[in-house]
Amino acid sequence: MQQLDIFSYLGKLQDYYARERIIPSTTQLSVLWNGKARSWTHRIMQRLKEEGFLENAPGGRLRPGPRFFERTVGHTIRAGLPQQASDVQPELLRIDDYLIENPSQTILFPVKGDSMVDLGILEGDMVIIERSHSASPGQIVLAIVDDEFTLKVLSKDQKGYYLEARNDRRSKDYPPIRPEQKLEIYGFYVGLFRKTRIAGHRLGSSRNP
Amino acid sequence: MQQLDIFSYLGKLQDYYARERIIPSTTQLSVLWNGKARSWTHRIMQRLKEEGFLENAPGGRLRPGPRFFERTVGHTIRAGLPQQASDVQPELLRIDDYLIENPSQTILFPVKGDSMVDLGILEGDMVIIERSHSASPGQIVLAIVDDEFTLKVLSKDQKGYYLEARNDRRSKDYPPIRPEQKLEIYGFYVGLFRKTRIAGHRLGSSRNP
DNA sequence: TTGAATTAAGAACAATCGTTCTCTATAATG
DNA sequence: CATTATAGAGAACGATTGTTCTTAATTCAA
Repeated sequence: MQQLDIFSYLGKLQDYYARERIIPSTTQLSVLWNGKARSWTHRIMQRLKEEGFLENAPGGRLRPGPRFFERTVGHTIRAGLPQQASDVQPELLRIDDYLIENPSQTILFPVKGDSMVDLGILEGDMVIIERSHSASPGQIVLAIVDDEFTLKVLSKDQKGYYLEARNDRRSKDYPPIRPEQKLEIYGFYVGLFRKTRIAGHRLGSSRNP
Repeated sequence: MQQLDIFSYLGKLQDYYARERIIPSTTQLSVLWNGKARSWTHRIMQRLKEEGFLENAPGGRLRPGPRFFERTVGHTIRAGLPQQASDVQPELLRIDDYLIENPSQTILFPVKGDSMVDLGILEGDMVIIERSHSASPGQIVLAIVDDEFTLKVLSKDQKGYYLEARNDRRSKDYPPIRPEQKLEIYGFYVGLFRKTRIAGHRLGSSRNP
């Protein structure tokens, strides 16, 4: 009942995309697919679209669809695998894409101190902050207190807004911060990333072009 | 000496790309840039290309260049004011390049469970694993135990290698794991990232046209 | 005030785009 | 055998593309 072997075409397209990071036009795809006619190429792309490997992008062009990054299950993976290697391939999916939704409003901040360890935010982590002058209680915000940026949970009670740390073991060291006048919010927390490298990795003269 | 404020244009383009995952045509960009003429749009794109924010893709089209994904890093302490101070050049960072050094050997794994909370590794985080069949004591490794992947600290004593959890409060729930035969290591931990978005973002039936 | 950059607008070009239509081979099926 | 999908070729359409050229408004310093 298999009507058209889409996958042999798909494979080449995926390879091309991994190289060029762009979905080619029908004309280019025709060449890539061993010189098939443009109309035939178009029909196959249509099929790939129906199957969810491609999807429409603005301007009548196509972009990778939800299934485009699916992993071909098979080699290397053991039977009874728990959750297969997260079918996210770092080569194809950018972590950046995943984490950042509004690039122009996003800034990274290195974390200092341990006031938020209970939320898994450690010193040295990079937190991703989206600029905003307001936030709602419960959100983690980057606020400006005494000319310093500080990452805290925004809270509110009958006396107004205040900032809370999240470190049970040293709660006395981090009392709630109540603004003298008004609370200056710089942005809100949307995520973080952390790098834990063994020192000495890639030593020597790294004079790469 | 600043000849053209490229960055106000770049910001909108970056936001567009984050949404649509495609670099628009000059015509569409003209609209995005508040209806500028196509020729002017073209000239700005040329500038962005010269600066490394865009680069040529096959078919006369453009794709993001190396600098397209640079993110500004803020400073924990604000001397005067944060960024923008034309003189001071903001520090820039590409998240993917920062986190991943060997793309072909790198795999992402979603974290399950809370056995490593003391190291700030929470359920739902994505850990970055570099493939390797060996590791040294003290390293965090992704090991295969009972046909399941598990993230633990690799330790060693006179009786040999074993795996340790890092969760003080529930240490009795996570006793050290000693392999019956030999310890199968899948790779070692080099970092993680975490996304904390407000629910409701792009959820539900994604029946877009 | 003059003059040059800067920031556009507008027209025009060939090339390419996506798309559709009609027409063949080839292969399998009954 | 005849039939019916499959796999493709080829031409043709108008729309959009990237690109270049010329001209005009604005800004800003000398």
